[in-house]
Amino acid sequence: MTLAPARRDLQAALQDRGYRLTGPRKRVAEAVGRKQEDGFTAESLCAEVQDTGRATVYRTLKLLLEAGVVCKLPMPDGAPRYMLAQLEHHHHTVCVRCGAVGEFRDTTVERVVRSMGKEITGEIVGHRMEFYIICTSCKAARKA
Amino acid sequence: MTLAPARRDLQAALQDRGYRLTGPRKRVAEAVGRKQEDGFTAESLCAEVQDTGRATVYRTLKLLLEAGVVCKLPMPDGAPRYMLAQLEHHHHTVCVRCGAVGEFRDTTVERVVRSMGKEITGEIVGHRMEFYIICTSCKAARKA
DNA sequence: GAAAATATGAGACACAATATCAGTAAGTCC
DNA sequence: GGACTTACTGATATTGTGTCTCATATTTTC
Repeated sequence: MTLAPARRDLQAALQDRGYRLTGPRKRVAEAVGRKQEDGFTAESLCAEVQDTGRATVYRTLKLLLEAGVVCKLPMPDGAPRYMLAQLEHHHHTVCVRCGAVGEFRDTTVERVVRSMGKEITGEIVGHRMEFYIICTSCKAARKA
Repeated sequence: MTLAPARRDLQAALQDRGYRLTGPRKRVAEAVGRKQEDGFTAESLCAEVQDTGRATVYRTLKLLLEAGVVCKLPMPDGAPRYMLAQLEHHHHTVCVRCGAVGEFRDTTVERVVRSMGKEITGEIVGHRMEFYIICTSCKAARKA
């Protein structure tokens, strides 16, 4: 629940993969590390990280994505959202109103994946599962 | 396994929702109806449907999407693919190489959804599950 | 500290998709 | 059928996400 580990992990993830830990990359990693709760859009990250070009923000985001420490979620009819990956392998809940993202892990999902493996022709190289929700705060706001 | 029902359903789906069944819409619906096996991109559809503006193709595609007779699949790092919906509620397999799309339905998935409902805070309004695969023909091609 | 490798950023570009809006076609009423 | 209303179309512009280019700057290595 502390902020430090996630931030350190982000920077470590870049170094572990042989990338240089430069000033701009540190700034991007730190900004991402700060987003513990919610998902964020790439553009909002660009706006937040000062003194860093858009291209570099996108490039660094891509590196973090490849390193598996950040996830990208397609939204139904909207801009994709990014979020810090806290669990090794997991799935997401996304609020369709405010974009808040949650993470969950359920062994039942993995069981489905294994059982589907027998039915599906071809080699499974990945899977994704998302729950679209209306979060409790948006639900409360809707009533008012 | 016949083509006719799906085509008729597409046009009926538009009329049932109170939209006019115009020439351009018929052409789009027919082109979509022809894509029984594979998914397709919006742009490929634009190229295929003659004498019809891009905007209209996109608009009609959106109407079909809302009517639930066509599905939109986000691809990992690529243009989203569309496909004819043949099953009431279902999930997809997508070949990450050629983009071929398959449909499957598995009650285990729905069981996961129900069990997750208890753990997730907020109201579940939808969910999606995709398997990314390398289809048998792409796998065969890779060996050569 | 010089050379090589790598990273940066401004801006151009690519692509999917939507918005605008004048013009056109379809349904509706008499 | 003609006038009217509503819905639809399409050329074009615009938005939004993301990538490419390339000259410049920064690191690393020797």
